[in-house]
Amino acid sequence: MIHMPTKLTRQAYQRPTLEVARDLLGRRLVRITSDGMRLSGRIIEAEAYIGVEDLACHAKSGRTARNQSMWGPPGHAYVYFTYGMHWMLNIVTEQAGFPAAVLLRGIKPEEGLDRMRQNRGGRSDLPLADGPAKLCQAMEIDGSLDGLDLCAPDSPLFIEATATFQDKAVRVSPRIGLNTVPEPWLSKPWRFFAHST
DNA sequence: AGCACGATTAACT
DNA sequence: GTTAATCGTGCTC
Repeated sequence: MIHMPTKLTRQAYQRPTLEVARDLLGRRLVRITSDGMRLSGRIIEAEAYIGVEDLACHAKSGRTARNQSMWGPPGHAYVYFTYGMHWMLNIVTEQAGFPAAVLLRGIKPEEGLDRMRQNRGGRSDLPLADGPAKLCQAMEIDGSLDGLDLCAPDSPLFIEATATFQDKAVRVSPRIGLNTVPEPWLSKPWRFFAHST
């Protein structure tokens, strides 16, 4: 029997969003494609979006058809479409009824590199999954996965409990790409990432 | 009904 | 550093 890390359980997601975001660094995101191929990579960048008061969070406008997954139980996917062309993957956190999630912004690919390369246009000169939309394109994640329960036994998307990164390997910064979001939300240090060197 | 803009990316000067 | 691509969403009229 080959040793495999266990899946993160719902309790891992049902916690304060900042804790979850930090805790996801180093974990392995796994995607089983519709034709049964296993793609995976270690999470190296994540951001927290927390509640209706956070004016960077989609929940700021209340519960809508688009953001309803964020209001549901933790451990589910919130996948949305933006800029007319890109999908973004979030993991829902906290208790059901409280809208919050962690945006996955980057992974270090481990399994299925050839397939991911193919998904990214077959080019060797473009990075594979170092941005939220690139990650989704590489791992074949789109709106059909919105609302998916990552904790379900047969889920085609889940996170394995590989070791988290040590504190000395983790950096924090304001969130990326918020543009017109006002303070104090614009500067909240809610982005966590593994630093190089 | 119209409009401004987006939790981005790749290409270009 | 700047900008086009491309369209769903939420807000205003």
